[in-house]
Amino acid sequence: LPETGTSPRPAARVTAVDVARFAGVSQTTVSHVLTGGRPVAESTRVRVLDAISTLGYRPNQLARALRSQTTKDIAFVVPNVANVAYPISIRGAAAVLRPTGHAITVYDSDDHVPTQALIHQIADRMPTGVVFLGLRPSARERETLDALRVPYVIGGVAVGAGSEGADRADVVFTDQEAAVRAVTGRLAAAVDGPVVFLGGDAHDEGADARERGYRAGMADAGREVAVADVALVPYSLDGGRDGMQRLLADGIRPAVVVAGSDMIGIGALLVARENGIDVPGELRIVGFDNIESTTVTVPTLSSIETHLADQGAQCAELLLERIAETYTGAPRVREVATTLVQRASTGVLAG
Amino acid sequence: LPETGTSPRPAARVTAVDVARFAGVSQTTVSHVLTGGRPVAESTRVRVLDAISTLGYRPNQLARALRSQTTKDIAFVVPNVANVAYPISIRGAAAVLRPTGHAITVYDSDDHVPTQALIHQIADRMPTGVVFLGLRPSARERETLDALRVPYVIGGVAVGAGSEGADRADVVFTDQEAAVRAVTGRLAAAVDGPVVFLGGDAHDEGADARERGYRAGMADAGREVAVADVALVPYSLDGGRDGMQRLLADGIRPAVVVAGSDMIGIGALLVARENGIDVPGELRIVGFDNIESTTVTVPTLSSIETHLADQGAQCAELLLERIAETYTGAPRVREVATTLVQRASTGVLAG
DNA sequence: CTGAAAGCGCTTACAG
DNA sequence: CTGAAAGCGCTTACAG
Repeated sequence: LPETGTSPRPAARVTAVDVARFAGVSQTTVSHVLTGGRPVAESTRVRVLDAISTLGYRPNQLARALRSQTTKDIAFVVPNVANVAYPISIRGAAAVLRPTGHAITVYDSDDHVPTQALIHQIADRMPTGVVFLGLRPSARERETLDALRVPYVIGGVAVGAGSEGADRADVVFTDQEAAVRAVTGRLAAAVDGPVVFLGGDAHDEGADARERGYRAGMADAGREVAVADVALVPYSLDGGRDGMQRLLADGIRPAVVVAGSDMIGIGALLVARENGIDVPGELRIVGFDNIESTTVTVPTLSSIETHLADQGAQCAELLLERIAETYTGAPRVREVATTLVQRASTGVLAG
Repeated sequence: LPETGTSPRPAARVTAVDVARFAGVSQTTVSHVLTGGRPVAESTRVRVLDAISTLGYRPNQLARALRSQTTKDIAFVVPNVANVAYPISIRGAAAVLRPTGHAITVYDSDDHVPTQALIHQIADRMPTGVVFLGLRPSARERETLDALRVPYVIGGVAVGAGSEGADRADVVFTDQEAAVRAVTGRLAAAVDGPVVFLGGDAHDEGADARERGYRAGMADAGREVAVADVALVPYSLDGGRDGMQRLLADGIRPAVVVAGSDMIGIGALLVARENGIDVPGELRIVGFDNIESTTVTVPTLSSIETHLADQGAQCAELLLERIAETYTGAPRVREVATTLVQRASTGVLAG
């Protein structure tokens, strides 16, 4: 078997100089036929193109980037790549970015707001633009990017407004408060028993927006919210199970559970069924995120879909306009509509 | 509101020249205190470090890469970033790569074997190494990488051997055939009725390995495999539903369903329950992948776990050794053990 | 329509 | 222990 690393000589990469010599033109001309920077006589253009293909020349992107001060790399910053939500958004963005020749770099902020170190690591590679998904860079990190003139977009967040005053970035968001508010209002109007909120205890932007939505929906339906009606649990199946179990132990028999996530909703659903509670007959449940698992429970779980791929695509579009400077105006706020996906767990909903 | 793009002057990036001037040393010395390339007097080292921090200097990675002919970028090529499996592996790799200062770039091959164009796009950015996950580059693409002296690793595949002759890359795999074989053997030994395989119709490496595993497991148990015992369906919930429905329509009442994926297994499970078949009493089901949905069905689905994060981490380790040339020997094949996660759908399994 | 030369921001022989 | 200079592989004024 041949061993790797056996031959120490560097790979003989073919460069623009080789092409120029082969075609009998200057390096300048080679560059121009490639970039279309200026007109080249058809005959020489053909000669250069031939040289390129016979030599198998591919321009070094690093050198190009260094000289022209622009890469074609878009950096994505996400809290956690392993969370299904982000890859879906990234893929949505990739579909928009691929045709324009941009490459995608992914940075995982490890469930934190991006640190200065991470932003530097990103900036040092001179990305053409940055997309933050599911998090907002803080003021200091934004200043770093602004100083370097690197445009960035914030997507996958729950509210349109910036977290802290004047935002210089475009924002793509779903109005999670309105989505939860609407479904809460409809469910609350349909039942007499307790309408409870089993939310996540993370207190991120989305969690807070969803709790506000629940409260607003209750108000819309003219219903009071007792202290015991809101329980915050971990964002997990067990969180939902524990939350539901505690309610039952406290003698509360909810008629509606508005869940802060699908996994919480499914946990509640499973405990309800284990306790002989009919869903949706006696208890209606709605989740949030519309993950795949909502389709495999019995009954299936109704949920709010936030169109992640779409959000990613919109981020890419806004960013490309900033990069091309076809838009140079004030920060834009783009809303992606949510969809209530009605399945069995909510029964038939009027309105 | 301040408009983006208002000031057209380029960002005044501070360079090594600025630092050198400020510290009263040569650019060479600045470089050496940064890279540790050669000893620097402590007093000047301190002066340079001071200059760096007061000026906020950060070396341009592009320039560094161009000159030293080495980036610190690791490229990941996956069939589909939106498939949960890959981000999990990537995150496992990221944990290994982060401490060494490597950045991760992700390329989506759009559910195909990577094309020459994609490999070129990757190679043009001079990655330090490439990790292929869930797919194997073909001979031509491997030659391209070999010629450029870019080490690569193949991970997340189902068998240890290369797809085509001499493989020059390290491979990280799970023995999916053995995993399915073992569980099939145990289940087949425990029942008298039909033991069927509901596999995916994709005919990728993993699908084929799992079908072989089923057949081998049946042989181990001394059981015949009839033509009707193997059905290939789409890798989806509906695929599993349809497959199970067809079996029942054909008058086959399986005692065991070995599923090619969890979603197929869950589809079969739901249809079984809709038809009043007791799982695991009358029918035992085992899936593959151990996705989250296996924990929310009633009964919960037993499944085979392939430890994706671990596979990613191993890929990163092997690759780092190739990059550092602490290993330069023959291609290595590293197996990551699978785990049978027993849940309710298989009942109590002897052996 | 085309070329010679400078320069992007680093690292790295070469020299002292 | 330190510096001047070349060069990585391109693009882009400048010139003709």
